[in-house]
Amino acid sequence: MEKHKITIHDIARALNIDSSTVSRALNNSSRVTEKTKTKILKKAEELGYQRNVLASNLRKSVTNTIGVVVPRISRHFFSSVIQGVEETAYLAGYNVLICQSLEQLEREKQIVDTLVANRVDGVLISISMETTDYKHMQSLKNNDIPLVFFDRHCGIPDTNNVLIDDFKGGFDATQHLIDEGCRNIIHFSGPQVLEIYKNRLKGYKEALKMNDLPFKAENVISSRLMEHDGKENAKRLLDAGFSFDGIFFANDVAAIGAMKYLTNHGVKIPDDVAIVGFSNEPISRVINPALTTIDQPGIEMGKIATDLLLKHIKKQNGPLKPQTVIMDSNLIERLSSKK
Amino acid sequence: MEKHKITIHDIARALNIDSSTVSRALNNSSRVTEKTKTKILKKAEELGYQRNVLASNLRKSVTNTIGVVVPRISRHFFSSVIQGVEETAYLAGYNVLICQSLEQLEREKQIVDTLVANRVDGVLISISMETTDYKHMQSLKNNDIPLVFFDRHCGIPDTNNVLIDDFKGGFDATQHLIDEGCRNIIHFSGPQVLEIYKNRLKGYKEALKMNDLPFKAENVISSRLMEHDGKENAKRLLDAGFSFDGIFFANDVAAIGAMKYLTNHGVKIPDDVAIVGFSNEPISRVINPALTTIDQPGIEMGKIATDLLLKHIKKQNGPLKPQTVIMDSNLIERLSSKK
DNA sequence: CTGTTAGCGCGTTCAA
DNA sequence: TTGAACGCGCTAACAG
Repeated sequence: MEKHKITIHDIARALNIDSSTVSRALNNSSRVTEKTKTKILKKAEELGYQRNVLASNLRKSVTNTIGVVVPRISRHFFSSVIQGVEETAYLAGYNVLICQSLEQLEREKQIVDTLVANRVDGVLISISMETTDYKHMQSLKNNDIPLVFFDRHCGIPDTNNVLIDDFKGGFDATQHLIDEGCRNIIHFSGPQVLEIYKNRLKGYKEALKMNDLPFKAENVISSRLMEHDGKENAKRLLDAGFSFDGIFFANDVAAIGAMKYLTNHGVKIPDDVAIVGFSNEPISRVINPALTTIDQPGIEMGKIATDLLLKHIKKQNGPLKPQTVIMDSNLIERLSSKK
Repeated sequence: MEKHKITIHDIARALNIDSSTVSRALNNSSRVTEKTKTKILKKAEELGYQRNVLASNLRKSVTNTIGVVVPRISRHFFSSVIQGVEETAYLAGYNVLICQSLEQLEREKQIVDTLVANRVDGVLISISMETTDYKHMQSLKNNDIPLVFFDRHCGIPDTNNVLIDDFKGGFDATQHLIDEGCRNIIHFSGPQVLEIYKNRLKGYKEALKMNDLPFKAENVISSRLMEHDGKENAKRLLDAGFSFDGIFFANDVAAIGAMKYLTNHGVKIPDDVAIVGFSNEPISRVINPALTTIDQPGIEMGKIATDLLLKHIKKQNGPLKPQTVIMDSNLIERLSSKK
């Protein structure tokens, strides 16, 4: 077997030409005869040549790789986004480096360092819930590596963002419950350090206000996105004795945790309680087929974010201005439980 | 701001020494004075030096990166494995390149090519369900890149594998149902091209045989791991009019798809039907808190597979012999539904 | 212990 | 259109 790796020099020698011509041919340069080009390609094929990407990258100082940082790949929403990222990146000839911060700032910092060290051409990130300052992003800017936030952003101006209209989602969800006749709605929220949960809560409040319903602080339960929290939240529901008539889940994890706890304890939420949830876990409908969901279009978001990032990477006409894309969420009714 | 990237030469020049000494110091070589070492490190810090990993990799022809290929990262089992892989790799100073084949052979081939081109130091793979020949793995061997199969293997000798004892799992699951009094057990299986599903089925058959129960071909329903299949399977269940008294799910997707279909149609599986399933989706317990599961230790498998791979990468004492590790699965009873 | 030299494999100047 | 030469940044060999 071949022990020696075939280089452009090997194929140049075999053809009595210079390696630079080979290089040009392999890069499909217009400055080489069609005839010699085919000759070279044939020889390359014959010798089983494979370009050394490392050397090529070093020379060009470009890696054709983008990094994507998510809190956890096991969250259905994030793996949907990754799906979209990969599709778009693949079509543009880019590799994707997937990293998970596990919601830890320390890991996020280290990941960013690694990405910079590995000279990725751009970064997509959905920040961890511990992330409140953005010093570690600075090294990206210092190295001219474009950055796009998606879903979870940082609320800082002059950044690239692809977001869902969380305020509208929260508003729609709440309005939907009110339309179904609910007057006392529990809201399972997420960590308030994240903009998205703040905005969903704002939407919830606004809808109440618009309908002249009172806002009660005790009706808002925040979780840290752990199933364990769902458990505690479920206990609070039980303690409250189901005095409410509607639930608005701002995230899947809490919803699942809570529902699992209830199921495991043989408790069933009364049929006249309407539920709506932000959810990308298709499975949540198994829990309750009547559940109305606010669908977050993960795959599409991944595509849009990648498109935006690639535009910044290529920046054909000089540097691009930072840009924020706000996507709509979709309220999807399954089987209406009331009405 | 710094436009010019700081190299070891810059810091060498600033200190009136040679760049090779700087290189040694930065690699913590023992062949450099502690004094100059600290001097160099201080200067490096001061100038904001960052090693160019690309150049280093090219020179050493090593990337400190391992590739892991899974069918889909959104499957809970696989993201658990990745979790374990990352933990172990991280401790050993390796990066992890995550790739998903989406169950397509074509994509798997292309991924392997990319990994080879990017000179990863080793590869972990769980093959797609379309994968029946292994020619595309040859380029890994040609390039001396160690390969470890996990979970889904190819049944070829002289390969590295980390597997679950699927036969035992299938046997245990079936025996458990029989112990609960079942006499007519439906088995939701997976694609028979995959060894793991063949073996789970074998375990099922063996348990029936050991208990003098007849094996009926029509009781085995194979899926292609799509939720859509679950739907059809559920229809078959309905058509069968629940003449069975036990179900053994060989995979989560089919189970969830089937249950979702039933839930959406308001059908509830009778309480006297016992269910056991291979499952890492903790959520499947929401469906039925009484569900007994065969837990596949994903995180641990990721760790073990990575350890094995790293051993092959380092091969301190000459090349290692191929090795197969078989892990035990655990039958976990929740709330027993019968008895 | 440190400096000198020589590449890793490729792509891009210059000339010709 | 092609060839010669150089350098991307780093590390390994050999001297001293």
